[in-house]
Amino acid sequence: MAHIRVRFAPSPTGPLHIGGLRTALYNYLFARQAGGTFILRIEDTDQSRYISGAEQYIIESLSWAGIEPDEGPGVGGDYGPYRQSERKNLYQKYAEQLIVSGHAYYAFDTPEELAARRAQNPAFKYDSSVRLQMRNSLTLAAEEVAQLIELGKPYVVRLKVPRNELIAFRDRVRGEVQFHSEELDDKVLLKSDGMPTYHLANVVDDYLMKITHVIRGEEWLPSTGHHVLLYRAFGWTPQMPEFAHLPLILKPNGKGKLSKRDGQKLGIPVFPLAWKDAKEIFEGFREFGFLPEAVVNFLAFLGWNPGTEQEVYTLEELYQLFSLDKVSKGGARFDFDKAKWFNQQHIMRLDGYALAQRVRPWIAQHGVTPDESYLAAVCELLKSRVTLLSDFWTQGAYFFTPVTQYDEAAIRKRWKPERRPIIEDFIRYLSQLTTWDAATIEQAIHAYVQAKGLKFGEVLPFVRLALAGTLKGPGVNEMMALLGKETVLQRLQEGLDRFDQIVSATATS
RNA sequence: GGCCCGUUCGUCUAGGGGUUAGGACGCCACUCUUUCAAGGUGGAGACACGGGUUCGAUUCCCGUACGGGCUACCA
Repeated sequence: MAHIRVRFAPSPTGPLHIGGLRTALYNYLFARQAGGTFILRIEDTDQSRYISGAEQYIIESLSWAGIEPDEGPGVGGDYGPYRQSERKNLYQKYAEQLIVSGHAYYAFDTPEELAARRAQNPAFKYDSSVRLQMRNSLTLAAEEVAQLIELGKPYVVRLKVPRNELIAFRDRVRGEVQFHSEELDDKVLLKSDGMPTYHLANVVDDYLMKITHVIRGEEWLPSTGHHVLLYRAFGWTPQMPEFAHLPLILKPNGKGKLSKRDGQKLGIPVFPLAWKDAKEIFEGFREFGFLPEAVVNFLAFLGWNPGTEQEVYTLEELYQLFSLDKVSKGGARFDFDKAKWFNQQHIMRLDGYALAQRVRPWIAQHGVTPDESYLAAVCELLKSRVTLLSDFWTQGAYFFTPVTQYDEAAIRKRWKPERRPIIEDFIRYLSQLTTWDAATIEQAIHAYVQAKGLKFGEVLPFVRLALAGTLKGPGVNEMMALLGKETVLQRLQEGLDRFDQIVSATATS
């Protein structure tokens, strides 16, 4: 087959959501796997829905996910411009061509007239059965049409859908799909503002940009019949791309496709990056503490899987394995728990230093800038215990600042002021240690506990509580080694006072 | 309403005319660890329904039900 060229063609009407990202991802994986070209094309033909900043958002989101277009706005390429608004007159030319060849016609019906038709018949369709009752170049005399255009009367160009044709095509994920032409309406190709609709622009650009595979969401399946007709009308059937319609990503409850509102309603991210509205901010996966590679992995598996039992993959591994034939047909629900699991898996895959880079901004948010090796060591210690990048701070702040929060319930339950001499003695013992690393500390604690006839449970929980404020966390030895002797002794001493305070506060209240 | 697409554990899915229907998330238990995770082991848990075809259907066909998408001068 010829050189593979695919495109992701979002329209800049708002933030790219996770379903769009997945479509981009599948296109990207498919292109990379085949050594093909991945193109970004901005479909900004509806100026009423245009949102400034959306294009930039899309580009940044793709880039965050590691998806870099080979051609597109800002990147260039031999088939530009890659913004449809900049290709406007091209479409007019092609619409003209269709009129000349009899595959399209001018229509002068006003929006009000059409609305009236729909009011009396909700199922009204502007199609081959009614077009001869409408005001268009099929019913009006040629001179009249010319005059209306001359007078600057608004008009649209509509596709003249043939009667009695079977439109069949092979979809890479669904197999044979067919439509009867009677069921298709005479879609508007060129709007009265001179801009093309999706249908025209899409087909013209895919042809001009030599797109070989159209991989897009299932919501486009119903209009593919029109697209096939367009390729026929232009005489481009031999160049018609292969279609692959992806299953939709559904709301967690399965009722409909995932939408912007679901994020706010359920407290889950539905956008890759944060997006600011006029009135609210939508946090993205990035702001929730997700690694882009985890999001990519999660998304890749929503509607596809390699058929192996391995689930955790990098982007590179994914494109080696990807295959359209393994894309599933049914819609997939968005499962936030699974997303978090992927994130945890990818966090564990990274070593301390790699993690430190990702975690640093999260720590810096709290005004702390630890040095690299220390941060890396903390990350290494914490990485199997966190699921989100934000957890490094929420679960490990005590590595960077004094303990601010003590688990008071645990202290009340376990601490007895009579124990104080034991811990004080232990502090003295520790202060005599001359070597300070995890192994030495472990041995020392062992020896101490044994010598004094104590149980670990009489010492360790209090050490942990004094050092971290919580009973949870990495091994005490590692924690102590990292924190350093001075800090450990100090926190232990302070902890004793805090414990007494907390316990006596309960006693009096 | 019409047209199109779909339907394997709660969720994501593997599989495919004869299987103990496999894995992962989540859940439960045990284990490891004197913490919490991670890890390990085990458990509960699915072929929507009805007809065919067939020696045999979860798998193929047809219906039905249910779900979803589309039905704009939006993409």
